[in-house]
Amino acid sequence: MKFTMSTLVLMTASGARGQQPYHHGDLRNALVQAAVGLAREGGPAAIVLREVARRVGVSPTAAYRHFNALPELIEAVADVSGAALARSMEAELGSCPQTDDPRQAAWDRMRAVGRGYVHFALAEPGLFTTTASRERRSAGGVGSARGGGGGERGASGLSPWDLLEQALDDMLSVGMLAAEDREAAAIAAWAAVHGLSYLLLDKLAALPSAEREAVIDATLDLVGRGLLVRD
Amino acid sequence: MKFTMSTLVLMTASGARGQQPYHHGDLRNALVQAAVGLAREGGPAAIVLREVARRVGVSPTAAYRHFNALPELIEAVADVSGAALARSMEAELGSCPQTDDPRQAAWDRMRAVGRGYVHFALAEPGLFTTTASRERRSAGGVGSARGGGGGERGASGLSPWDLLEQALDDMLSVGMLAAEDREAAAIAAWAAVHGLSYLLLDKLAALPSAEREAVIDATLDLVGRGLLVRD
DNA sequence: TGTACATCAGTGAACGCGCGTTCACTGATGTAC
DNA sequence: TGTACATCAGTGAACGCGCGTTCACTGATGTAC
Repeated sequence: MKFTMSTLVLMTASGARGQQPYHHGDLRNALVQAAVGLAREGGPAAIVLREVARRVGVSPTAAYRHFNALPELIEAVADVSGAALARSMEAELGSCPQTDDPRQAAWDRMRAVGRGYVHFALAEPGLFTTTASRERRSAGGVGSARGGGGGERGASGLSPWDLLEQALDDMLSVGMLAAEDREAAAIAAWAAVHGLSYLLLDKLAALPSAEREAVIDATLDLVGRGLLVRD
Repeated sequence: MKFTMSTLVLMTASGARGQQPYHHGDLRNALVQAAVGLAREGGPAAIVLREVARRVGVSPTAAYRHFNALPELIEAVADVSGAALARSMEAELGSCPQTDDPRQAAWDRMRAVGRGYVHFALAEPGLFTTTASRERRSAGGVGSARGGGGGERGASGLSPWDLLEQALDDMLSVGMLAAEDREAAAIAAWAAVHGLSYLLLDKLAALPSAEREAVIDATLDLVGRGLLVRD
């Protein structure tokens, strides 16, 4: 848990008496963090308003000062989760091997984006499910859904979907991906990593982690190969 | 709703008085059918024991004669849903164009299996989610999960996963798929169709159905291409 | 610098809900003699 | 063929639960004068 300036001020003011200050100072944030904790443990369905309030040490009613209703809080958690997913993808991109071959680089980055996605799903299944189930709830159409609400951006300012699109654009620009395949490639690639995450989390949950990595690599290979321009 | 012999007998016996017979005659089946109805409307979470009993016109307690608890009923619905998924895949296989070229046939069948999967997800999202979320619940490892519980088999006696495996074996035997890619191919193909279903149901839900078919075809093309042996 | 007062951010009790499950029971069925 | 009786398949009331949300409220804050 992070303390903001105002929280600290309040704590020194009355914390010495061993009491919680009447005004929390950063309650909205604290509620979201607690809700994130619940989501980590059990996915979006585990986000229970009363329990969130309990964890923060505040009455359930207090939450209504900051959110109109529970779905709004869940949405906030989905934003945080989406941002964490983007950061996982960025981290994997950051550890790509250096190379002078632009085609190799594009290929590596495409696979890194996919690995970052799957690794996040495996490391944080609860948050992954929360952000993944987000579009089902929101009313927005294709465009809005693709771009992300705005809260789910990584350090680069890009959403998970944006990062994938960027990787494919790289492949396009070095001539590894045919222009007419560009749109379908995005859908196929996204479907593959999402489905693979699901599979590893559920049907293949028993797989030892070494084998799991092999499966991820093999799948990214096969699917990636399908995207390449035909000779 | 289907009436069994015994139900009919009971109905003629006391139905004339406008009353329900005390013994239902086929309650287990009726409960499952009602639960399937709920699942169609809202996925596995919509299967509510009391509502199921209400729909069948029986006290909630009666269900406990046939199921130990709610999860057992949900499992039965997942079986029915899995079988329906298998039948959707079989239907698509059945409408494959005739051809003398065994390679073309194997290719067509692979795509048919995938189309059957995705079409079922789009036609029956509630049942699809129910069978898809089944492995998350069941304790069984890889093998058991892959093969299916036994209730989720289509007219051919094969489970959805079996049908996919069979299609890949066909490709293998006509030399379109490399032996060393066989295992990864199953995972990649499954991941792709599952992820594509998810995408079309959620993020791309607004897509007009003509475009949707194009997306399905393009994705199956790209992924299928990735499976082919390299020249 | 001090004070009145609007505003903000919390509290605590309560509402109504519907759930899964258990209990002690009763009505219907079928079988042994 | 008739009847006693074990067994099966239901009923109805109740339990305990925890939820999201609303209501009337109070304590703390900051700002105008």
